[in-house]
Amino acid sequence: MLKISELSARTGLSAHTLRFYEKNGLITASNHSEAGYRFYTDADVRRAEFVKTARNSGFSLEDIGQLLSVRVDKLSHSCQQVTDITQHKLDEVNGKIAELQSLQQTLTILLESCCGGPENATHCSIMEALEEGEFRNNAGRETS
Amino acid sequence: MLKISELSARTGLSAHTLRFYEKNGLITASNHSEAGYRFYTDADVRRAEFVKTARNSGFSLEDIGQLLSVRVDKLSHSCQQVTDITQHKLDEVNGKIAELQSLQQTLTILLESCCGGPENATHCSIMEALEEGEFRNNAGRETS
DNA sequence: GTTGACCTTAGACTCAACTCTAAGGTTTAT
DNA sequence: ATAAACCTTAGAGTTGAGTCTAAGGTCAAC
Repeated sequence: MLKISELSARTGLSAHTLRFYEKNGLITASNHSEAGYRFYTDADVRRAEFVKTARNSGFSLEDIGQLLSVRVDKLSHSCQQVTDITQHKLDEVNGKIAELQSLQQTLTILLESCCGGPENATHCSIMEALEEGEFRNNAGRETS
Repeated sequence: MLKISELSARTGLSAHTLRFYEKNGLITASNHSEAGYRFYTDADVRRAEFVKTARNSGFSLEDIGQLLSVRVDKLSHSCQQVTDITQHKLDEVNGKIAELQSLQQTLTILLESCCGGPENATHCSIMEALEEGEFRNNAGRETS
């Protein structure tokens, strides 16, 4: 049975974050002292560690909530449900990477066009390019 | 002289956004009607378009503020100042891409390990991997 | 028997870039 | 002269994932 600060030390999640996760239904303390102190069982610790791993794998707290409901009742959930969540997250990540790569290209082109020297910016080609607005890549903007 | 809705139509930025940008010092209407309606000159329009292009190039509103101060007084600013802003943004983008690629790899490995079928999740290898927590990539978390 | 470290709660604040609302004033077309 | 379409402001709400504060209760050690 661990107190919240001990679980915090074990998981690297702050006590604040642990309470926040509790408020969001992700973790609970199975036991409480008379005064209301949280006491975490081994199972609680494993659940908290699962949450942390999932978070580090890029899942949102909402995703993690779904993964946890699979976790507590594996018999009623299929592998497909799990891969759906994972695939959806991967699609999201791939989309963001594509956006950022387009941005990366834009910025690289801008940087390559400019001397970067100490001369004044009267003829700076980055400024000119932004002034023209011709190379629009619309990165980061939802187009749908 | 354009009214705000007309500038909105020209730039694709909503009137709300244009007012918001004004509040943040990015754009202004050079003229106003007696009743206080904003009227934008050609120079205002060019400035708004500059802002839009910069935003589409991934610059934050704060970055754009800096770019605009170069823009209004190019003689007192150097190309280097402009490339510094741009390089800084590129570094940021590269960092995010690296994070996301690490995430992408994690998710891909997870997906490859699981059958994704209709069988129940009792032996789902994604769930097992999250349970183990061994493959930690800590994507998206500041480590510094 | 008190100091200091810990715990509790509810709720406000942070970041960025909007987005929207309320409540009202103006302009234009009929 | 009145309705529709536009404009104004101040300020609140959104998103996600925390982070922090205030005000107080509890526990262990000395």
